[in-house]
Amino acid sequence: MAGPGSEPGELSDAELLQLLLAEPGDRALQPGDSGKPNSSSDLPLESFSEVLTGDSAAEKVKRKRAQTPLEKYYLKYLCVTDLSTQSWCEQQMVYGRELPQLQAPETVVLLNTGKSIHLARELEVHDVVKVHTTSKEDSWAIKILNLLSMIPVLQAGGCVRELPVFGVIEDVFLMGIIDELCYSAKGELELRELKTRGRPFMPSGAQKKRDYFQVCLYKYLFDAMVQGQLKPDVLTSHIYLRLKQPLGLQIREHAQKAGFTVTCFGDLLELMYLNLTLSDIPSIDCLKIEYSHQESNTLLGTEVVQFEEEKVREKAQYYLAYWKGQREVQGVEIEEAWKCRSCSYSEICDWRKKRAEGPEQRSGPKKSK
DNA sequence: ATTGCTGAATGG
Repeated sequence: MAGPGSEPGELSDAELLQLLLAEPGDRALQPGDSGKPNSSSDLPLESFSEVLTGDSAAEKVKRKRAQTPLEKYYLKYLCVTDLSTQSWCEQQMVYGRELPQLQAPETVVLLNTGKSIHLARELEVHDVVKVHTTSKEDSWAIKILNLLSMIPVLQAGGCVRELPVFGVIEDVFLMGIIDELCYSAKGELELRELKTRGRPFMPSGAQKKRDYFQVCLYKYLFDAMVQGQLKPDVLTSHIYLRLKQPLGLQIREHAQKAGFTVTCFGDLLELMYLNLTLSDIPSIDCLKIEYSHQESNTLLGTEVVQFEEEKVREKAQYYLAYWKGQREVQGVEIEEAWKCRSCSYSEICDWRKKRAEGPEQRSGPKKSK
């Protein structure tokens, strides 16, 4: 059995503490003795390793154990596509973050082509302008202003592209951008996600699965927003944004043009909350994915995705468990080893190495389908 | 970088 806790090197909190206290030459942790002249207010009080000196074994163990992937990469939020890429291969997603420069050139070309097609489509419905920002609140203000500008369009029955969504799942803040939101002939609010493809045929099941999950997450977040779950404190508590932070001049001018008078970030959050909840925008009724061929620009097919909230939540919970350090990174199951052929990281992949050495040593969770 | 921390999505 190789469940959590039986891994070599894994220590209980009590054992760790003992190790730390037994460390010779370390300094006792005392109030006011941190040696830091100015203590920043958002400094976590958590880590013992802060006051230890040298590369003690205890320190290494503590660091390894204390750092969840979210902390390791300094992430205060995740993107929807972080989770959907995880559904393709979690190990690859991690390598993608650690070694982005190792990505195969042909992949880069494919992605860039997709990128420019998406940009062209975005420009069909609105202009894109650069706005100068001076704080992280300013950068978030842009997302929120974009969202605010789209609400009346939707209310009037119009169509929007690149709509920002955010919210919290399993105590992790998630952010994403919905490709397109329109009302269908039936009057239903419909999400459309365009996927451009290098080859002129529909994707494999594995790709569809990933794309389904992606759009389901969008609906999950969007619905929560229009149902009033995006209160201002969600952004302050998860991303540590400051309500009283004054917005930059360009942001305020931009807001004014759109008809919003704001001075600080909190003003904007209030407006967002009120506009989302009072605007009577419905939940998303229909999820569609359109696959089209990059070169010929022909539609290959459309998939309608059914939304099952419980399943989406379960999947999200599973993927987020990695980020929260509740389980180790997982590569593809043996049946999906074909994915490795197109993976930029197959040569260096630890998961594959472990596989080659002896798959019987690794007892991952049973595949549940 | 001792400090610092992020356009999302882009496709197989």
